[in-house]
Amino acid sequence: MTTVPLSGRRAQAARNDSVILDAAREVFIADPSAPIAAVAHKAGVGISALYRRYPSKEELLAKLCLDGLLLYVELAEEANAALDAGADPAETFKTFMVRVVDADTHSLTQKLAGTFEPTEEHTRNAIRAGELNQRLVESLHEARVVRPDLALADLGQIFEMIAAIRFGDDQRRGELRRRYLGLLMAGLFQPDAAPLPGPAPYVGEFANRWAKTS
Amino acid sequence: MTTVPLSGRRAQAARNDSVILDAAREVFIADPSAPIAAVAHKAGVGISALYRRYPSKEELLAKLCLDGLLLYVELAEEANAALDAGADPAETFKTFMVRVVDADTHSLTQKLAGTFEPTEEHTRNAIRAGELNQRLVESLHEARVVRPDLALADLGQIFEMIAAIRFGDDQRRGELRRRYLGLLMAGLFQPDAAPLPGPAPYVGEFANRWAKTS
DNA sequence: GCAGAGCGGAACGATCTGTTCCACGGTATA
DNA sequence: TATACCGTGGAACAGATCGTTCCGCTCTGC
Repeated sequence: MTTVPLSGRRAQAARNDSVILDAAREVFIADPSAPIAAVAHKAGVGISALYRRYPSKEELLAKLCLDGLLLYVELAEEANAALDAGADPAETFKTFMVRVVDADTHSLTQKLAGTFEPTEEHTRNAIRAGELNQRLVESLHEARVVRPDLALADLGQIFEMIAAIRFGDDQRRGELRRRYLGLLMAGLFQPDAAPLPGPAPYVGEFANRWAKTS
Repeated sequence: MTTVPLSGRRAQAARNDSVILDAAREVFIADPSAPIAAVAHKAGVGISALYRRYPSKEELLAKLCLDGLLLYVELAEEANAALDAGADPAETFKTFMVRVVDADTHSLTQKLAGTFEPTEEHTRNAIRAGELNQRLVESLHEARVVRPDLALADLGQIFEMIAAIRFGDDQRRGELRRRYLGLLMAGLFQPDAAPLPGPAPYVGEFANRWAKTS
């Protein structure tokens, strides 16, 4: 088996694989209902190059969504592992939140959910993500670093609120998102705060998203 | 001039005026790009009833947006007046924020902006809203009740983040929005907090929205 | 030299949506 | 009572959009 860098047509095809995925991610994060031609244009390829790789738009969306979900699970596992290893809970939590916001995983999961028929792998990883969130929140409560009424499902809602910030270019958006993440965290790190008004979201409310609407 | 309650056809026409506006507001808040037939259906009237009142979809959207803007200006004026009258700054601010969130004015302004050609009245009131926000924020800083780096344009962004919460029915959505408004306010009411990361939004970034995209 | 993988992009058909138009009550007026 | 017409419902139309297919071309690996 040669490790010679693939040349010619093959090489371009291999490169296109990732170029297309990157373009698709970027386009659909900006506008989840964007036409597929926009992805092709962004990637600088023809439409055939897309349909050669994914049998339909739906499958491309499913792939992107799964990628985002897997990334989220990975970050959540890292955070939980750090806590198990005795890391500072507040710092670990902050780092986790910033990473998730920077990776913009929620634009790929929550906002794409409902546009395709979820596979077993989607639901499995969504459940896994929920479990990891649960452990994370429990650890924070045990360490008494966050307000007592922080609930599991608050996490998802917070990420979604931040994902709603959609200004200008990538860099500016990142700056602003960190700013408001900071503001929200300032509200969270108040172990002695009075309870917030209204009940937290239930997990089930979020799960509804995954039902395909069509 | 008789004040007899209009009867028959006239009466229905008068009633339809507000029925249609209410339906339009509800429908377009839920989905700013909803078809006009959805408004007619929600209002329980035919399409003609809409086109008799508004020459085009764009004008209907412009009307709704202006209404939202006027409501916001009214609430902001109330808040400023209360402060001028010596009311407690923190309480006045809280009340103002809750009212704006409950009225959901930002779903009618920010999210509808860009779907129609703004009139002079739109821009005039948008400017007025900015001035009122400015005075409000300045008063809060003078009273030293909020974090020192709270900026004028943070207000709009906060409203938009909250408008991004779009769960279930009206009541549930209201509950959740108040919850996260509470969380954000908990972050805001920290006069001695360290500055948030990243620069605040500039006013100009928001103004871009109003440019019609078509 | 040649078979075919990979590709660009025009073309197609399905769907959606803003707007127009027409026929049909019901109402006010004579 | 007869008549003009306002207000209305909703079918019909024209245009736009978008996912998908398909055809012809290029370049490569043999």
